[in-house]
Amino acid sequence: MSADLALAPAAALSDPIAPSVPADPAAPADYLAALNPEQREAVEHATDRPLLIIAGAGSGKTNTLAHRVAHLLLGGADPRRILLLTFSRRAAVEMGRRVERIVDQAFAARNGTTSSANPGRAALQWAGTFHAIGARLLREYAETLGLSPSFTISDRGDSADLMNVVRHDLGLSAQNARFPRKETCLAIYSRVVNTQLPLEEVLQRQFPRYAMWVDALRALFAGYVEAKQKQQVLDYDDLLLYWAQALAEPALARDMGERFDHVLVDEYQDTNALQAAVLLSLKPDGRGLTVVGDDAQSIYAFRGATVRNILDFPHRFSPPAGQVTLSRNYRSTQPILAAANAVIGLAAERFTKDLWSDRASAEKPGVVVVGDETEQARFVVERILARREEGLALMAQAVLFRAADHSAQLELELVRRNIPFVKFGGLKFLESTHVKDMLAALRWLENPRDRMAGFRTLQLMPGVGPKTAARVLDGLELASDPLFALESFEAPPAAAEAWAELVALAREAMAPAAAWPVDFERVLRWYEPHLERLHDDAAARAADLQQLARIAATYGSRERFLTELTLDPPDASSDESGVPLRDEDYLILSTIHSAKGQEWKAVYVLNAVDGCLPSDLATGTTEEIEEERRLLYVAMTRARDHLDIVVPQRFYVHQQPGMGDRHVYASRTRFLPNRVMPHFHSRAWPPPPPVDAAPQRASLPAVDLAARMRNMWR
DNA sequence: GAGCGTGTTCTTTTT
DNA sequence: GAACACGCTC
Repeated sequence: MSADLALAPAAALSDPIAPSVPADPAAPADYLAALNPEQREAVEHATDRPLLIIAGAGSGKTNTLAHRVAHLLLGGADPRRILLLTFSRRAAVEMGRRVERIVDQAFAARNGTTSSANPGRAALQWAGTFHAIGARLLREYAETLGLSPSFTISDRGDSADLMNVVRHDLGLSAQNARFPRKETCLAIYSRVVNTQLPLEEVLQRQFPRYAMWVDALRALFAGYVEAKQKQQVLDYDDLLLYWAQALAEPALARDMGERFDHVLVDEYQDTNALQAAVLLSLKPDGRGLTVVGDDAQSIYAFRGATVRNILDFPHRFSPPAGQVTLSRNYRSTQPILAAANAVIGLAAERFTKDLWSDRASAEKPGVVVVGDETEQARFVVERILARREEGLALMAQAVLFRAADHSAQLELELVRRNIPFVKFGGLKFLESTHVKDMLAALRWLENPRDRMAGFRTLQLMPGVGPKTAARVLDGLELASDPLFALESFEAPPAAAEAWAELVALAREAMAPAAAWPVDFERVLRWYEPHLERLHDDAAARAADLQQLARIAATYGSRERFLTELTLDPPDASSDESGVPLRDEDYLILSTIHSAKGQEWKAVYVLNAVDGCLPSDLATGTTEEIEEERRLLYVAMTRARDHLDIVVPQRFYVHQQPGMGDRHVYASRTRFLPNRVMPHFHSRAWPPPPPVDAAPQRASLPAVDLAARMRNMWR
């Protein structure tokens, strides 16, 4: 559940091309000796021209990028003037760590010592996701941009709630035809912003069902934008949108661009139009710009990402960007790679060439047909345990699936057998009611204009519903002193006691001198009675909040805590089995999306059937289907030594009484047609029972039971 | 106006 | 199985 836990699997694996400490201190470039020629070319490529690195799965991409950064630093570049944009915070941390290690080792080798002569010199100041860097720059430039420096960032849930309020205000809920729900409204809005396409086009292509609502949606989005501005709240998309818009101003673009000598972007295939615009405004001529990616692993089109960014990159500049392709795979065995190449080879469109590996193995990846999801769970667990017997720790194995709930059966089986696991993807810790309540209270105290935060917090009190909460917030908006307005509001009788406590809390926590994380404890003390009153399982929820308190204590201030938590929520879901201790061995369950960039010795892919992969919900357009194909490819290329793809034949239909056995038959995913099957070892599990020894039975006397039954009644 | 019970619709992946 | 609208009672 904690952020550092998330690093464990990647860090636990050995790095196949980790640089060795050079023996000869006279050779300054020896830290590059462990790289292959292509990697070395990518690292040493001139910085006065933009560079595109096409890096296949497992080709040492992270290592190459880290070496390029280290190479720049060792050449005298200023670490404060390097901007490193990654897909996730986890990747940024990992990259920073590797860069430091390479630089330290190179220095140690130069000085002929084994210890680092250069502590902290390589620490990158600007490494993070587009969203996090955007938030930081926007806060820094807030005054110039007409923003409040104390703006809060609303996560998806809060943004959807705000969308809902506007929707009600505009009377869009009471319609005879179905209006999209709040999450869908937000999804449509987000897509328009991130793809920079007209609303009509987005509706037609992605949400044809709601195409009739163009005008209403346009009005809704206008209202949503206004509401956010009034409350000094930015959503995820705003972090990119405001950043891009600020950069559209030439003077600002120059100012921000000049702060960085080098800009490097990881996972470029999963960036969207807005992110490309940001990049090109920062570095219009491409000097000092490096992007890395693999079009075969593009799996975030649903979020507005476009493969065009990476494909069009070279010709956005003149002369065009340099290009280096890494096609040697250091991760998987040859048979796994051959199978993965065969799967992606069927893609309608493809730009990178096949990967190759010299890791020979006699073991083909498996396609295992099982009866149903229960059998799938049993098969996977038995296989995992067998491999652990062979010496493969649980941590070196992972189970991957398309959608978070595909692992439900498996989780039951794991709990039953007492096998510890951590799940990535799906419902998050932060999405539970009680955690959201706490965060809303904290956000409201940080930014009293954050209406959604106030709306939620106020309604925690007995006798306060939407109407009362709205009246309070209206009063607060007009008041010059929010604290006084809160104090003088005539609370409903049922809320009298709670009200006094809220005022006391606000008085302490809104004071500028409020200390962190004392603040957190204070808010928690206020919230706990409400928690008890509102939930039957208050004890379990209180334990979660203690966990949140521990996370809070690791941040320097309330603002940092709230910002970073929204931008980088803990990866693992909270689940009843509890998070294993860090030194304990545990299994990884993960959505394929969350498995990006990681690797394990053994990988199991669940539900490789049409309807799950590709998902039923993603078979509308060819592009969507192609993205599902790449998902399977990404899942397969996570495996180093062992890969099992499981195909359950039967799926029980939900919504049937008791132990009903209504089910549907599924067929093997269309991405594994017969022509790729020679790359797999195909089998059924459990193995069919041996044919019974019939002859023995044949020697027994025949008995006509049916005749006896009939005779009973004669 | 708060709070609860009921019927209907949609159900993915995430910074 | 959850979100949502709506209708009912205190």
